[in-house]
Amino acid sequence: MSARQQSVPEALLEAIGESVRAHGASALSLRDVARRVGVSHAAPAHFFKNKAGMLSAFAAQGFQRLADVVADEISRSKPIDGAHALASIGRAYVRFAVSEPAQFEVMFRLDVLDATSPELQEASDLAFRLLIATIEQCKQEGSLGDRDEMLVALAAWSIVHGLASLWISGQLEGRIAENDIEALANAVSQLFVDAVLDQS
Amino acid sequence: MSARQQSVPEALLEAIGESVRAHGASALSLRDVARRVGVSHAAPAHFFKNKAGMLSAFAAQGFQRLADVVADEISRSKPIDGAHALASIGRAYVRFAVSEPAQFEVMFRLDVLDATSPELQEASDLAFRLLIATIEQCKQEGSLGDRDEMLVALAAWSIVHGLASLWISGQLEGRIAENDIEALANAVSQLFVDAVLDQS
DNA sequence: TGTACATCAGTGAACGCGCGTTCACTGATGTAC
DNA sequence: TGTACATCAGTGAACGCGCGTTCACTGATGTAC
Repeated sequence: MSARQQSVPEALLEAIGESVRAHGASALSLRDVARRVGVSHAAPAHFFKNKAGMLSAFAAQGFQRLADVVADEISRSKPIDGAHALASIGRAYVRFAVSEPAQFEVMFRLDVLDATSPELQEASDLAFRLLIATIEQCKQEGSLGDRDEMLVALAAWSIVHGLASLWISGQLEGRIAENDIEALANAVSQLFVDAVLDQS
Repeated sequence: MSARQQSVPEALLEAIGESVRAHGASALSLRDVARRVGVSHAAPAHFFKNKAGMLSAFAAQGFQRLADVVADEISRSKPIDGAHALASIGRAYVRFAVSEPAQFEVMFRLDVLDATSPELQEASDLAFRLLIATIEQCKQEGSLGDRDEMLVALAAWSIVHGLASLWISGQLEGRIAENDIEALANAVSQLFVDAVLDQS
C-alpha cells in the first residue's frame, strides 16, 4: 500500500493491522492477511512458519516500535531528570497504544503468540528496561523518597497500560467527558508523577 | 459440574470459563462450550440467540460479579472513609480479575460482544458507579484537595485495570520479583491512595 | 561466455476439520375448560 | 377425570464456509568453475 518498495513479509505485517482494524483481532486469519497483500494464502506460512509465528513477529515489531517511541520521547523531554522522563514514558506509551491499537492488542494476547520466540522476548524487554532505568534515575536523584523502586515501576506501567487498554476497549466512551486521549494521557501521567515523586 | 442443581444456561456460562482456561479466549466456540455441559451444540444458540449473545451474557455476569465483590469489599473496609474505600475497590478489582481471568478477559473484548445489549451496558455501569460514588465521598471529605474528580477516578481505574491486565497476560512473570498478586494489588492500591489523597 | 547447481520466494491445489446457524422435530409441562 | 391446546427446552441432521497446514511445483537469482 505504501509508495516505498516493501518486501512481502513487511507488507504482511502491515496488513495484519488493517485486518484487525477491519474485523477485530478475534477474526484474524492468515488468508485474509494474504488477500490484503495480494499474495497467495500460503505465502504467510512460507515466511513466518505458521499463524503463531506471524503474530509473534507482528507483536515483536510492536514492542520494538513501542521502545522506539518511548526512547524518542524521553530524549525530547526537558528538563532532563527522572521525573520528567517518567511522565514522557507515560505519554509515549499511551500514544503508541492509541495510534496502533491493533498491534497493541496483539502484543498482549499471549494465547495466540509463540511465547518462546526469542525475537519476541527480546523486543518486549526493551521498553521495560527503559522504564526501569528511568525509575533508577529517579532513585538516584532522590525523587523516589523511600519508596520501593519495583513497586513504583509496576504502578507506573499499570496506570498507563490500564488507561490505554480501557480506551481501546471502548470503556471510557460516555463515561469520561474529555475524549482527547492524548490530553488524558498527559493528565494521568502528570498526576502520577506529581503525586508519587518528590520534585524540587 | 457443581453439586447444586443448575439450569442449562447457567451451566453454559460456567463452561465458558473452563473453555477459555483450556484453549484461550481466541479459540472459544459454542460447540466446545456445549460439549462441556453435555448438551447438543445447538443448545447455546437456543438460549443466547448466537455466539455474541452468549459471550455478552457471560460478560454481563462478570460485570455483575465484579460490582458485587467491589461493594462487598467496600462494606468491609474500616475505617469508613473514602480513602479506605478507594483502596478497597482496587484490591477487589484485581482480586476479581485474577480469580476469574477468563471472564475478565471476555468482559473487555468488545469485538466479540454485542455492545448493544442493555443487560451488558447496565451491568458494566454498576462497578463504575461505585467508583464514582467513592471518589465523590473523598471529595466531600476533603481528601481530594483540588484535584479533578474525574481524573482521579480515571487514574484509579487505570492503575488497577492495568495491573490486572499485565498480570493476566503474563507480562509480569520474570520481571517483578514479588509474585503474590494479592500482595501486589494491596501495595499498588495503597501507593496510589497514599500518594494521591490527602489523609489525616 | 557458458554450464551446472543450489537457493529461495512464492504458487496453487488439495486435505481434513471445526465452526455458526438454521430448522423441523420431539417430548415434557402447564393451563383452560 | 379427561381432552385440547400452547409453550418451551433441547435435539440432531444438514448447510455451506473459511480456515491452517502441507507439498510438489515453478521460476528467478546467484555462485562456482
